[in-house]
Amino acid sequence: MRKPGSNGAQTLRNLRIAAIQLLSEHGYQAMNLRMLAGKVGVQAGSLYNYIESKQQLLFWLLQETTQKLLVEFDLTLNAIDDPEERLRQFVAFHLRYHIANRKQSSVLQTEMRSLTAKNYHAIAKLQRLYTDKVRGIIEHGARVGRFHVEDAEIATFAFLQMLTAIIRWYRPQGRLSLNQLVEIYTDLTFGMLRADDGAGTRRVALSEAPPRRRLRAITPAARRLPPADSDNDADLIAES
Amino acid sequence: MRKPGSNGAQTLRNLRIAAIQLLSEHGYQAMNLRMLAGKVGVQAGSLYNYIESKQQLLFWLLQETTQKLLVEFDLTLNAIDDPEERLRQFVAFHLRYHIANRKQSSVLQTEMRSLTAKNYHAIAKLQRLYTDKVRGIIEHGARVGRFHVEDAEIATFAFLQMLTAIIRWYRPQGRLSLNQLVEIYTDLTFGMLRADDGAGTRRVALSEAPPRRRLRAITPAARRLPPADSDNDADLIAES
Amino acid sequence: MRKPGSNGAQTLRNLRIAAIQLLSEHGYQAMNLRMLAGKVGVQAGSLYNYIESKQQLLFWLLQETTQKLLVEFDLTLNAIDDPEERLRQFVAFHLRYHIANRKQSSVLQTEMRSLTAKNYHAIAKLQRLYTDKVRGIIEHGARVGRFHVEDAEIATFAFLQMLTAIIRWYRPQGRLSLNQLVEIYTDLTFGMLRADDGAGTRRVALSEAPPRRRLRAITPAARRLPPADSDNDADLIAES
Amino acid sequence: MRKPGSNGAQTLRNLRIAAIQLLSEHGYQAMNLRMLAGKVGVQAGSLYNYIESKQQLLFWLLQETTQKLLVEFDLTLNAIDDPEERLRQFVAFHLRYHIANRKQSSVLQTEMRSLTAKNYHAIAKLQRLYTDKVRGIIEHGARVGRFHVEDAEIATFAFLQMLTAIIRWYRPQGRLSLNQLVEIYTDLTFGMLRADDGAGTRRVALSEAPPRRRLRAITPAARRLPPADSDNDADLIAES
DNA sequence: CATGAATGAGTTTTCATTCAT
DNA sequence: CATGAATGAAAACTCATTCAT
Repeated sequence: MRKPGSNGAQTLRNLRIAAIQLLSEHGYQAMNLRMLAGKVGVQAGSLYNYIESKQQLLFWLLQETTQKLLVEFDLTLNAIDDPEERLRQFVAFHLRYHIANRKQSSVLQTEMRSLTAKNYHAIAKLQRLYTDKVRGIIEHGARVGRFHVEDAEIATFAFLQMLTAIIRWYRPQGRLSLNQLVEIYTDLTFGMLRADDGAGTRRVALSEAPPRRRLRAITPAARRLPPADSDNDADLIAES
Repeated sequence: MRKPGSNGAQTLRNLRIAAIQLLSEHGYQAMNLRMLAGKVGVQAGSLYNYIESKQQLLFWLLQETTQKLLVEFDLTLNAIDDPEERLRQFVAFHLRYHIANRKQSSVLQTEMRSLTAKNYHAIAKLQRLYTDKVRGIIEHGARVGRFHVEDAEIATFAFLQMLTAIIRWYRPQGRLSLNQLVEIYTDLTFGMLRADDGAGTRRVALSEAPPRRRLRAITPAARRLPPADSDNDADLIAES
Repeated sequence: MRKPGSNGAQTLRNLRIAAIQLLSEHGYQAMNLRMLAGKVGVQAGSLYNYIESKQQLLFWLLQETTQKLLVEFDLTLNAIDDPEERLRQFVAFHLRYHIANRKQSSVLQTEMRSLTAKNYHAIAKLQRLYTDKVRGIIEHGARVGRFHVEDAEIATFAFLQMLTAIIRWYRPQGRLSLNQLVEIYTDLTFGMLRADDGAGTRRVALSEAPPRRRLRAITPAARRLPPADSDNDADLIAES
Repeated sequence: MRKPGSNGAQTLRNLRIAAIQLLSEHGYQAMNLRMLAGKVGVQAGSLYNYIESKQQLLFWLLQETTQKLLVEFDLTLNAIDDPEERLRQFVAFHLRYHIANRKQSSVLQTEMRSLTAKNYHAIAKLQRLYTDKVRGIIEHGARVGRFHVEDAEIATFAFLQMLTAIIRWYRPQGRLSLNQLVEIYTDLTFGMLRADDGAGTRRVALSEAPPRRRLRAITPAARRLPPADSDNDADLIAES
């Protein structure tokens, strides 16, 4: 039976949004298709007009999320050469992207374990591409003497995990604006990688209070980010 | 009927070890009690001689894990006053503890979402105690001018998440020794918090290659840690 | 919306052919209407322009198949009076018909169980007509002393089931031609019914090797059969 | 929960009997596990204490049935050398076995199509062994000049299918006793294979009414058959 | 204590069928 | 006529939990 006003494309969009919402909230195993169907506004069986299986739904979402991240990275950073500037822009990009797509990113972090082996490896491979790009930033800066790390690979892991963990606690309505957050993390990561933060020579002696650098104005990268994505997200399910 | 040689206390220990192993490998939802029973060497029904429910088992394990972490923190750090030394010892402690108790820590990080609301809040409250202790280290250092952070709360989150994420990738058999790992992370975090790392004044001018500090010898904290805990862990199930 | 070039009558023919194909391959329960629709080249919902229900489709096909068999029997055998000749022609007819309509016959044999009780009885009644005709051949031959069986009814069952089972193994591309097959079965059934096979007195003493009868030339019945029916059958679905 | 008086071994037996009953009546696809569970007297989920899956249940039953048939064949026929006697005993054995195990045999004939490819081939291989034994009987008799067939392979198929089809219509409560049935089929098959039926020279001239042979007394093979198997079978489910 | 047999509610998935467009 | 979106009932199977033995 066709419900009056039903529309496949819209239902598919609603399905995607509802799935991300539920996966981020409950996890793959705890989300059942009845919940999902309820949120989408159809019967559970109707979901199979759009997905092949629950597993394939998860795979699809994770793949899409990872691919989009890769594309956005390139759009944002490919044109920048200067190591510090690349680092600065990357920190801003990564934070803003993850906050704008908080639920998707959260699902990506926590639900990979629920993929079948084959699907897992496919996503892991995509994610490696991203990690490699980030390591490239750090290694390049280290090679030309602008960052100073003992082990670039480990620094990459530590750095990336620190940034990505942002979605565990940051809430846009909290006391910190997104710009402030970016500034603080830029400071932390520049220190971590012993990078010049653009405020010139710093801390002649550690025993005296160092002049805190002036925080730079909001980065241009911020403006290039696409509009906050579809997952932060009350009432996103369209009426049909 | 009772199996000859069965022993309640030993079975309980085996149950705990097997549960942590399975929870870290599969997650709460994907672990079923038949798997657990199989690993323990009893029938599923017999587990109920030791636990009230699957949920209560998870709660018990997470509570125990968190409490032990708190106790170890105090044993390791209460006697130290100097801010840099407290930071240094904390980094070493936290890394070593999480690596030694990798599976337990992993369960703690990933399975809290499977707790009922009431249980969740109980564990979250315990975890807050730990975070507060760590924030105390950073705030104290900042207050007395030894660390320089823009926002101590955020620095605490970033710092702690970076350290804790270690269990996502570090493997003791890998190319890095635990001591090396601790040194690298000490360097990263001291930079992040603009702390003196004990190598004197650093980087007078960022344009010249900075003298990398000499890595300090293995910290005493390492020796105080209890023997590697029960979760990394072949053949841990005792015969009964 | 109507596909250009679509044609109800042709679609109905395609539907019938596809249904027989799928029913013979998978059985009624395992064939689903999406498979059928796919083979016909329409959406599942469109099938309901041609059928009332899946059950009624099965009934329709079985009824048609049985009725056609009855008609062909009459066309082939009504004009023949001599008992041996009737038997001979019947064997040829039944084998050729079942081989030419292998899939339909197979569906008839195996899918009656999937009919509702009412539909089942309707088909069974038709089939009884056929069995009665065959029993007529045997009983008549026995009455006039040309066949010798202990129990005509049982002989009919045994005889008919033996012939019908041909579709379980005979493949036209195999080592036996259809003519050879008919000859062999004629021999077997004539022996079974102790009928004279047209080679005169046979086997005076069983201890000597009997002169095998000369196989008769291809029977006229073969030529009267309609062209091989629609079910053995690649590319039968017409373009529309 | 354990129901008072429940007993695994008895439940397994009941399950087997109920499954054969339902499979023969409805077929694999149309039998659902609720029906089966209902007949066994447990909840559907409880069946999985005894089976791995519905498919594996079918496989198990078919395998068991085929193996038992092979064993009984050997027990009944291995000691007999004379071709006519082997044939006679085989006819009696095959009919009696199939009637005694009517439902099992029926399931074997009709439900092989519901096996997965792998399972199908395993059973088909076992069944080939049986067919080969039967062909051996016919080929041997033909080689030594006691049977006269044009093509032993085809004769085997026709012969075996005719006998096996008995379960489609014979009912022990009907007008024919089992002994009578065996006699009739012995006569039919001896004729079919042009075998001496033990009544000496037969039918000197086909034009005169042949002296019908005297039916032999019930064969000893009948007595060797195990007691009628568990499938013909009202009220076979034991109370527990 | 431990087993093994069972429950019963839940899960994903399938599918004939309907009907607005 | 045909499509595509949906229903809703049923299927196989899972699993935490219970309890007589």
